[in-house]
Amino acid sequence: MPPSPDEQAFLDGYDPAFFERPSVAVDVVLLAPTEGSLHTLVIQRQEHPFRLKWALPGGFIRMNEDLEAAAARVLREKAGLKGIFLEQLGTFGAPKRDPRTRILSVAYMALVDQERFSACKAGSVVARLVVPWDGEEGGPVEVLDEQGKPMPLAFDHAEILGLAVKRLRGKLDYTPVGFQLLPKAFTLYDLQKVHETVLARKLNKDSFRRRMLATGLLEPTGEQQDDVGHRPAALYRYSA
Amino acid sequence: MPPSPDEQAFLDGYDPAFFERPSVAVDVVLLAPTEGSLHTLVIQRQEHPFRLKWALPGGFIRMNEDLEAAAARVLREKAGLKGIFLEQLGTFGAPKRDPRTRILSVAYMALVDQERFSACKAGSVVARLVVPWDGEEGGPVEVLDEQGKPMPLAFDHAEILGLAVKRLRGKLDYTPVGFQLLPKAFTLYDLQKVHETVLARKLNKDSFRRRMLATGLLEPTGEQQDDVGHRPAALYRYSA
DNA sequence: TTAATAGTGTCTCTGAGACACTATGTG
DNA sequence: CACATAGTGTCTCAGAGACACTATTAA
Repeated sequence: MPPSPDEQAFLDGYDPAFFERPSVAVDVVLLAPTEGSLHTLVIQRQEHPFRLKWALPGGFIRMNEDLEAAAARVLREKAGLKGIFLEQLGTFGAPKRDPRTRILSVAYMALVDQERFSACKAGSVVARLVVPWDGEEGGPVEVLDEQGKPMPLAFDHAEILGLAVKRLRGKLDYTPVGFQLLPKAFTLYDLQKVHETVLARKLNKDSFRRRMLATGLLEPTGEQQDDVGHRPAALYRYSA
Repeated sequence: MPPSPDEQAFLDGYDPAFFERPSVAVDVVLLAPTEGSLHTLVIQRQEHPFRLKWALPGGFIRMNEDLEAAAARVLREKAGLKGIFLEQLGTFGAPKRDPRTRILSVAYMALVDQERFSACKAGSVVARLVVPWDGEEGGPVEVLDEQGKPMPLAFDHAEILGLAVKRLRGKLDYTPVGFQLLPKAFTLYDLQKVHETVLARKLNKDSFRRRMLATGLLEPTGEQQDDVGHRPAALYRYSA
């Protein structure tokens, strides 16, 4: 059958010179469990638009660079972090999301444990923030500084942050994603605290232990906690 | 604190003329439950690359067009469908996914009931295919024509189709997404058949009924089936 | 010994599967 | 009436919460 005019237009449309093209950036939501709540990194903008507002670390993609590679590069350049778990959240492309020109943003979620997160802020211009959240779904995120004062966000970055927390919560029970928020060796209670931090609610200790051990994803390292002032807990590692 | 060289580069980098830009397209996976399996639409390419291979309906985004609006336009132009449920699946951007030039594809999933799906093929160049799938996760999808012969797909469209089915399965139990695959009024058994089609496995009738009625999302229309040769089932509608 | 948390055994409650039974249409 | 599917009532089983109890370390 001959192609319809619509299809012909599509098939002829491969010459990119015929089309105006948008700019494409990646923005990274780095999440870490700290002091009982999720923290992230944002950068204060020094130029218009959204001057002095806070923005997610991001950057334009390069023409021969994979999207996830661009996110990893941003994380390396802005936070000094390498080898971090990354997952694509989605692409934000409202025509006026950036008032200057059409810029699409492919958003990524990056997960890191508290220790590496704390280390990466040293000598860097990044800021460290609290992301509170109530309810299983929640609305737009509020980002607070160390004094608990709300920090206004640039662009649609509040929406991106909200999506990141929602995605993380949704995957926590059904995938091993929670282990990305812990160091290599951890106790069952460490794991529970991470889950409680992400979900922002207390969990039942007994059934949490049973559920985690039943997954078969935990392997005892044979080691124990040390210097804890009480019975030391067994250490586990995430095994495939 | 003064911006670091990295941050300054980022902040200065907003002039898009400094950057080569990729082309951005949307591709739409239209899914409908038909004859006990999921079906989708693909279009046979008439030009290189991937000449005579099958491709998802797609098209380049326009500069003042929202991403989801572009997906809706593609669905209207290629399948004659309006007002269809759309959800973004993710963005595919491997540098060599299109051998001609850098083209990112923002993939969307579209859900439609069997009746509207069957109606939309008339007078159109689109093809109607079976998408089998075994196992809860599964690998790359195989697409079969009406004779059960595999249809080779262009670009990374097999991967996109796989993601669509996986996403639909994952959301079926936790969101009202299944109702998008049914007409306005349906029986509980219709709903069960849709779930069984999506998941590709049989479900327990009793607990499925209890579970669905317990959600509170079903409202009896007061009507019944007609001319069915047995006790007619009550009709329900999806209520918010 | 005491304090503090780790870890176990067991009861109960809830939701899913299984299955028997009743209800209501067509022919 | 027979037959087919709609829909209900109830038993059982598996997993989560609750809670009591034992274990092991530091001070």
